[in-house]
Amino acid sequence: MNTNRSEDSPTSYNPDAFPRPSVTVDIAALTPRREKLHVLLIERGVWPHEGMWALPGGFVRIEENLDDAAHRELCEETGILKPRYLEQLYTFGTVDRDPRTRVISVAYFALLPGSESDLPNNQPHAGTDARSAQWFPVEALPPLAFDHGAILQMALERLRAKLSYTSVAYALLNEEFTLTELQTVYEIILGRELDKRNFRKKMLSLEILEATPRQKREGAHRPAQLFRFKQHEPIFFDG
Amino acid sequence: MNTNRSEDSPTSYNPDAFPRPSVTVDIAALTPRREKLHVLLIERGVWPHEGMWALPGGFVRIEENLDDAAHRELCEETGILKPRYLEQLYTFGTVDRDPRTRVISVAYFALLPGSESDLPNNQPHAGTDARSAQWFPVEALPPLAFDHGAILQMALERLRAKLSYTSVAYALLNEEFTLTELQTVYEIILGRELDKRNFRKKMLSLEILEATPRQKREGAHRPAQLFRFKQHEPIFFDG
DNA sequence: AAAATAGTGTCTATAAGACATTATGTC
DNA sequence: GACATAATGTCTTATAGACACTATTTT
Repeated sequence: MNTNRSEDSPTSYNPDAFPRPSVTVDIAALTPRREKLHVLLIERGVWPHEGMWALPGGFVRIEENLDDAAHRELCEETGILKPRYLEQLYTFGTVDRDPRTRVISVAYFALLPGSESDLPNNQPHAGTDARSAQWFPVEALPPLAFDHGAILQMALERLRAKLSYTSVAYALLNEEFTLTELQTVYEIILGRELDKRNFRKKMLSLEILEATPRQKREGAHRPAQLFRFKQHEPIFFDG
Repeated sequence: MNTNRSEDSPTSYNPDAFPRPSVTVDIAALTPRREKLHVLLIERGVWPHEGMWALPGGFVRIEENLDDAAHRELCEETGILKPRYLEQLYTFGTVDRDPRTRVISVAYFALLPGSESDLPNNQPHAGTDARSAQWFPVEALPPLAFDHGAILQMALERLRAKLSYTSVAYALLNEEFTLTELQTVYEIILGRELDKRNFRKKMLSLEILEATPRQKREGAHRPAQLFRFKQHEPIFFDG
């Protein structure tokens, strides 16, 4: 049946038959802060686009899974140890997207609660491309290096979409939160106001939340019941 | 401000500082044939997994965009000149997914009308990894090479999801079709029967179809009105 | 006229959206 | 008691789903 002598033998495969592109990961880390959605950018310290702002990212190591590379680069360049949520977004591979060489970038988006979004330190590890790291509101961005504007755009669309049919919102809040805080997260990301009664009715009917015995008391007014998500993975609504 | 001598100079970037992975594209081409959803597989003619069935695919060339590579590999290995729809799915990059070397695969899914799914010839180009190509019903698959089972699984989920909130179905039908044909496509992919009156009511209310002046007459019964999609890109419903 | 598929409407149940008042805490 | 936010329900409208008969063509 097989006439090919190479069956089960690696000898016929030459890994250098094709010149190889470089592969990077880039991460759009998003968080709600002060009533606005923010994205984490690094200031590039090296050519190309030195001095411009860019998404954190870098080369995938030869024996490193893609998700691991995304975690590592995010940590090295921004000090974020572990985002609450990380999902692969899309792979950007236009031939001329990087002046250095052919670079294919596997883009990710990461989510963090606003309360955890203070950068552990603003001193990226030596040896990375980053000079510093900083949160920017997504409506007031500096010009971005490479095609990072397009990557960020796609991350925002994906987040907005997923918010409406999954429970990813858990990754943008503390473990325990009030329904008002939850609503505010939705409003920040969807960019519009929501009706309080309808929002609560809907959220509670999904049965993804559970009330805790605790309350949040703050200011001269009635305290609010604290809730938590039953699960810390995104649940898909409906179908 | 800049202490780095490399500003605006490519000299400091060494493209060989990191060993590079290989990058491939793999394509899950799907079509409805004889009341079942089928996927196009190739029989591998070379190590590794020689003799096993796999998704068509291959190495991305160093000066080739990812989408172009997907089109090219699909054509070389299966003779399909142009799928009606092609979308990037996900990038699979587990370290050990290919025994040859580190291979990162950018997976795509492609859609074709059943009527265009006869393979132009079953003789893949020389120099590809394919010995032959063949359609398989997705419920009766042979064991698949590499992680292609997982890729196909994701393609099926994506197609099912997109069918319900976009008009991608256009890519699975001829230019002109009857509402019964449209319904059958939905039934094949969703894997369940749909109510005829509700289906037609819903489809017509979306205003993505237009009636043609033509009818399809076939067999001893009333002829059916032919319709077409107003646009040949997927329209998103609602939102 | 028999056979075969095309084409059509109503009623019910559920979900979404608009909308205002009372409750409970702090100071 | 003044203030500030929490908490709650009804009515209306739109959408989804169950369900059966008539229309038109060929042979």
